[in-house]
Amino acid sequence: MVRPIEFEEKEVLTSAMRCFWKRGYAATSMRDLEKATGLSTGSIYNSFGNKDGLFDRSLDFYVATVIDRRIEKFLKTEKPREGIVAFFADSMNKPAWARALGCLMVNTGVEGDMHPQHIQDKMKAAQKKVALALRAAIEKGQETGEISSHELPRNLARHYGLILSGLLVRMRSDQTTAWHEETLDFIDSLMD
Amino acid sequence: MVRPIEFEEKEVLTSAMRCFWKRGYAATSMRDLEKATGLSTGSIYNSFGNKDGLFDRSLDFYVATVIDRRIEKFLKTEKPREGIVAFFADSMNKPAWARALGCLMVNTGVEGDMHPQHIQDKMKAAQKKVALALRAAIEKGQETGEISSHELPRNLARHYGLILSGLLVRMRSDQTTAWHEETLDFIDSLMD
DNA sequence: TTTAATTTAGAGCAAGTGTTCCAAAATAAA
DNA sequence: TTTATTTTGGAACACTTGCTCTAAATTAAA
Repeated sequence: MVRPIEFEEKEVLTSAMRCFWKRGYAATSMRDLEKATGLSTGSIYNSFGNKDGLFDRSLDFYVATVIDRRIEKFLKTEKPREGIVAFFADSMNKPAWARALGCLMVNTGVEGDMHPQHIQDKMKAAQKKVALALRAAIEKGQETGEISSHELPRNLARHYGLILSGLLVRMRSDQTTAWHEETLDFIDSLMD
Repeated sequence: MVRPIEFEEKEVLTSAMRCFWKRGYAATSMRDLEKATGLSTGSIYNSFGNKDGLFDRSLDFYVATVIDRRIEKFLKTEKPREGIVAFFADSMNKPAWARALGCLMVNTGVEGDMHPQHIQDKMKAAQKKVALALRAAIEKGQETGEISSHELPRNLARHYGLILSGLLVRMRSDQTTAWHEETLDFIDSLMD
């Protein structure tokens, strides 16, 4: 009864997400997004409302495909301590172009109060999700004794969250990798 | 023999710096800068060349008035360990509006490869300056025994740099302060 | 007072911004 | 085949962007 949508939503969101991820929200224009996704102005506004709407959907897509996947893979294993180190290693062990992207949520947070409340809420939710996953892994590791118990899981998770933010920010502007290994050792040592 | 410049350069740079600091480079327009500094288009272009030139000078001004001052005050004392903790505390212990600014150099780094090489070099130089000052303080503290010697100063300084970046990024989007004290304890504990 | 040198204010420009609008195209039901 | 409904492509819009240009203003030397 109607003309069907011609594009694959996942592909479009992947392209749009990469745009925002690389250049930031403010520096990404609708023309950039049209070129990257292959959609015309009309299609974008018809399907996503406006630039903000597409950004919003891109953030959701990022959480689902990058953050959730990483949590699932590394923080829900039977060996929490190794998992936590692997979780960090996975964020670093990438080709240079991917490292230079950093983290879309962190990058967006640094863009400041330019974003509407619902976007800021989304960033906090993602941050909390990571912190809770780290905390759960730490609790599990403390129960089995893999992880020392002289720090409260809540606090250690917070420290890890801080280090993770620092790490992702550094990788965005520092393309050297010499410090990666020592940093992973440091991360591991916090569980002694 | 000529008409003299009417504005106070320090005041202009202070206003411009605050603009870039708050909104980021991409989201700050020449109109914003004119309003904030009180200068007209002509004066800005006559004295600073263009938007990039004013940004460049604002970064220098930031390093001189914020970073250098903090290094001088907290990392060159007779008590390095207390100094290091106070160095971090000083970054956090501010009114909410000031915390929400984060760090101009870190914020700029997160804006990505949009900036020309000489700006990126400037950011790396500032980062290195902080790392070296931290390292010198750690070396001094290890000599007197205030700071444990089981980490190389070079490495511990790097970890602190990472934590500092994470801290400044978090403060930009997280206005809560409940975690500040625990974080300072954590920072102190790394010197045990 | 005239002259030379420089700064200032702001009008204006070409290009880029997010968005709207609409005719053409595509489909399934009638 | 016709009709109803939606998507698509892209022209066009009002506004903003970084920047240029010029005339007026301001100074000190001649």
